Amino acid sequence: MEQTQRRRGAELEAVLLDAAWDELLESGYAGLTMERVAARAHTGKQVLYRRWRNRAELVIAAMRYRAGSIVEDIPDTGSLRDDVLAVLQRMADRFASLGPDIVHGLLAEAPDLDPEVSSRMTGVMATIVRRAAARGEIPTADVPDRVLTAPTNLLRHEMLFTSEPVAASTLTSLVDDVFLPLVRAT
Amino acid sequence: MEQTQRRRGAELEAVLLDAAWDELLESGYAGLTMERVAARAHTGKQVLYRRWRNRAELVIAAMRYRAGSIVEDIPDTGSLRDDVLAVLQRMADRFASLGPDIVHGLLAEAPDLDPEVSSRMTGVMATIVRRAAARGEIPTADVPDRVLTAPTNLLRHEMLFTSEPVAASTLTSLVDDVFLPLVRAT
DNA sequence: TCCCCTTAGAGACGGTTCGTCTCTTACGAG
DNA sequence: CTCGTAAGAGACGAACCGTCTCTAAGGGGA
Repeated sequence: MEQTQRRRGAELEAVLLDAAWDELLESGYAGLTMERVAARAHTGKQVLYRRWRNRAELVIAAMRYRAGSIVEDIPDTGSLRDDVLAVLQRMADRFASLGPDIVHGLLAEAPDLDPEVSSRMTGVMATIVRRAAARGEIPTADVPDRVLTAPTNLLRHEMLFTSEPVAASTLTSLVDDVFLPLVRAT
Repeated sequence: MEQTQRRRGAELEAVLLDAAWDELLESGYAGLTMERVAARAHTGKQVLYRRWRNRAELVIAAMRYRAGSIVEDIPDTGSLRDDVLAVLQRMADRFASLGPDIVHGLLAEAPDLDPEVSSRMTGVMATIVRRAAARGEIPTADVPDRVLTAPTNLLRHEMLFTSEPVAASTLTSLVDDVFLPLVRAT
């Protein structure tokens, strides 16, 4: 019953991040404690603090580790509408698996979470729009950033402020009532 | 130097809420402690807990008390663009005076803050659009809710995710690149 | 092969805050 | 004048943070 092998380096780190992730799912951000993460990983708190300076950093690392490539592959269905819907759906799914508490908590303790997420999102949408323009689906790919990020930002806003999971009709409304009219109006 | 008069009822409550509000401005949400609020109000914690079950409830009460009528009077400048800008400016000002931490913290601990705010915002925007239509500035006031709330929601999103104060160009961009094109496209 | 140095694993510790409880005493209602 | 409600004050236990200390494992270098 003894822990004979002592974990090290990347192997240990993976265990720590897995433990943090599981705690996150089980207790949410507010309920996650360093003590419990350490216990779940069968180690001590110092091992955590040696790697991350505080709870927020640990949680961000865990999310990056597990969430991995949020938007590595950009949808390419051949339809602008379906591409955007796919992006939104992916965001909604990811959020549903985490719960709002995590994002709120992180936002509160980690002020500088945004820039990366935001700019990456802009890139994804820009690519989708560029392809649509190349297909001749829309007249031009020259769309303001504000418009490109509108649907994802609105969805994120919605997810933050409503406790319930996002309805499918919300996604289609974002695309049909907001995004597509805006792109066509350009 | 002695506190000879013992405060009661509404008088005491006002002192408590003022104290909470001051603490909020001084230390932010994360830094606000019940002990300090009580001390600032020259009373004990029990007086707070007798009225509000926890920190979140106290802070919400304090905000309602001080913030009061966020959107009681609806801008009516005679121009749709200026009306919407006025609403956004007002939101930005209010947020600037509070700081992001407060909203983050509240969101994290008080899940059900939204519905009231949201529906009231929709009403304000609907009125503004209705007036614009009556003036003949736009063809119809029949605009989807999703469009009505888009600018305020996008602004709120922006305020939540960026630490810095909102730039004036952000407000005009929201109106000129997003809202007005959407309304005209209807 | 052996030694040494990094660091895993474990837990104590001080500090802070929460929310509860207790106790005395002011003061308004009747 | 009396009596009950609630103010004012602070002790208290529980939880958690982040730091510190200590022992021993085990990989890398000689």
